[in-house]
Amino acid sequence: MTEKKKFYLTTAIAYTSGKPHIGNTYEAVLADSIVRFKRQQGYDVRFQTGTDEHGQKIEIKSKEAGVTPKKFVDDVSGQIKNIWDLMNTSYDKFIRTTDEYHERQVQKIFKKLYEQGDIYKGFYEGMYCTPCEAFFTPSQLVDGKCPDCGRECQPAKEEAYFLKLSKYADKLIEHINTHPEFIQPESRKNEMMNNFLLPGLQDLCVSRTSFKWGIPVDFDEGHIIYVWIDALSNYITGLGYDTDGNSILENGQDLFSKYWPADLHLIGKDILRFHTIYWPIMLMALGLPLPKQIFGHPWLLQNDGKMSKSKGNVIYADDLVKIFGVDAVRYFVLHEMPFDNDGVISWELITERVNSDLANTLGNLVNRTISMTNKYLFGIAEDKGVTESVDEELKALVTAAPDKVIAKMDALRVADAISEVFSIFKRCNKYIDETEPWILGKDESKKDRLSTVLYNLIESITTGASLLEAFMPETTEKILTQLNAQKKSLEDMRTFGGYISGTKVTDKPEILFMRQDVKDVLAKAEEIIASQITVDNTDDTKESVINIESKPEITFEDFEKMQFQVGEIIACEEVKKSRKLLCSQVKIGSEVKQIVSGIKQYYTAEEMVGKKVMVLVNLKPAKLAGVLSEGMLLCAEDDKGGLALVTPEKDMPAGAIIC
RNA sequence: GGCGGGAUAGCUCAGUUGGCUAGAGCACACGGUUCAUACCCGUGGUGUCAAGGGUUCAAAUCCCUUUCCCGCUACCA
Repeated sequence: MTEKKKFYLTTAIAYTSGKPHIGNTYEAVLADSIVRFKRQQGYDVRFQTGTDEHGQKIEIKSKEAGVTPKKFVDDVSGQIKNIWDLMNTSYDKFIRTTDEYHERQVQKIFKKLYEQGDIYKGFYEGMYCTPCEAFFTPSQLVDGKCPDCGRECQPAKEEAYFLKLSKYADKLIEHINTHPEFIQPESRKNEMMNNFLLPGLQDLCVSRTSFKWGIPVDFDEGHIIYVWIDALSNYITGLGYDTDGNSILENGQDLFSKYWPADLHLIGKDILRFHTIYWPIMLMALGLPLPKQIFGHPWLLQNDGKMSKSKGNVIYADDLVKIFGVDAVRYFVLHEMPFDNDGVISWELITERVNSDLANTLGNLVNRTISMTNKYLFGIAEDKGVTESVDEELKALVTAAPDKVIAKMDALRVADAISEVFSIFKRCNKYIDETEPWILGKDESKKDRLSTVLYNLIESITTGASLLEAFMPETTEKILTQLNAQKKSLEDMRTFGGYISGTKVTDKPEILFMRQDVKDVLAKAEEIIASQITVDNTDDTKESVINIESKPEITFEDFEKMQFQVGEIIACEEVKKSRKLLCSQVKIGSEVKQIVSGIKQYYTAEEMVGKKVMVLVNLKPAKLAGVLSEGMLLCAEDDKGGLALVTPEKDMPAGAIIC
């Protein structure tokens, strides 16, 4: 036997800003089902997951909570790990970006890239356009101005480090074109190509000085390594990668040499850009091979709108598990999630699925099979070889199932793979109807036929249960225990008849999945929602403060340069073909200015009219979506991007100075 | 605005390079059955395959136009 083929799979590392909801948990379960299946196929699997723990958001959150950032992430990371464990995810490695070896290695990676010139120290001065949040090389500037908006670029406030994405862009384009399987689903490939790669990559700013909670650049005090450089590196630091070329061994094993490159990075579709552009370029710069495949999976959404804490309708895995059990929750998220469209979850849907598929089709099948075996055969079904033509159809379907499942899993069609497994159970139910064992049981002369029928059923269920292992490992065990059967290898499933003839099944069949009443479930959900809201109200008072990054101090002269006045909106219309813009005619004194603002999502054109607002009047005019804008309406913005116009507290005439 | 994807049964979706009466699951209704968790099996759709036009012996499938949805991206003075 040759050496086992390796399979290295990673999930994205979960951000430790709070408890993960069912949508986040889905990814870990999906990953788990894939690696469990790979193990079944005989691969030497490495499954890594973990938590991403740095960044300004966490610095702020921990401050609000009144604890150190480290204490904060220790708690949340622990919580995430608990949920992953609860869901029975069989990871080999749970990495934390605050792990010492990781931090040290990220510093070394940063330093190596700096020393070889792929990361360079740059300046914002004359090159960084703050409103565009874009960095430009001198050659990209048009008359020294931002090529996008044509305005002056920001003078230098601070130094920063940049990663030369442009240097590797052509190589990456080439790689993507020659490896169609690299980005999955393939539709995502176009988005990356058309939006980023083909227009030309801008170098990426990879350091920050505005906060402290991160990995410091060890050769330049005050600079913190960009969280994505930090986070993405986990895929190699978790294997003991060392820039020196000598991997750090784990139990004497060089995991990095063995497992890298990753076979699959499983991530949410929202972070595809980081994984298909920045990460491959980092690897190229490090001289390492690229991962074989990156799959940006869709999301699990709630059908009554987005999950939000304040609504109290967030669904958490542990709440679902309390009602339905671990395997039912695993089944639901895996089954309900299509390959490239978002899936939907609700208490009603999961109840329906559990009842229909798990309680009825599967649970009842196992139960009725064992009951009949006990009732008619004292628990022992022997293969007496009394076959009929209907048997062939059953056998053909069952023995063909493993290859069908393998094909679906190879294509990452996990939901379809599960359906293939369930086709076995459905066929079994039909087989019972066709063979009518309760009639055979009444006729002593049909006893051998009856025994054969039940043997065929038990054998089929054994195959089905064994195939279910990747998706619902506990259920597999439960079924096999009740049948007193051995788990089958994929190879053994291809031949019918592995169940040892004459084995005695349990005489006390246990219900695998209880049928749930939708009303009961909803009542329980109500309780959970109520408790969430209580918790959140306390959270809300804590979260009613927003901390933002401080800007450098300005002088009174700087302030005096800006002219603010009260303006009255006398007309307003939507800017056609723009998603966010409204165009207002604003009366300021006797003058009327046209001002374009990105507030369409929050105000209709009609309700804008008549409002008195605060206006920055002497801002240099600019064109937005081709429309001239001669000033700026001041708005307050919350942490979710919600906007509110700032208006005078008492009525003031249009044109009144604001000072 | 740019690029891409989608619109198929009440709901969620399949429909391979255009080819036989357009399918599955769920829900619903009826029938059968009783071993079983009121379960299982069977039967039931006149669906303008978004609309209009074109190519073809043949179009849900290819082309054009229109409408509406979604994703990424830009705009947010």
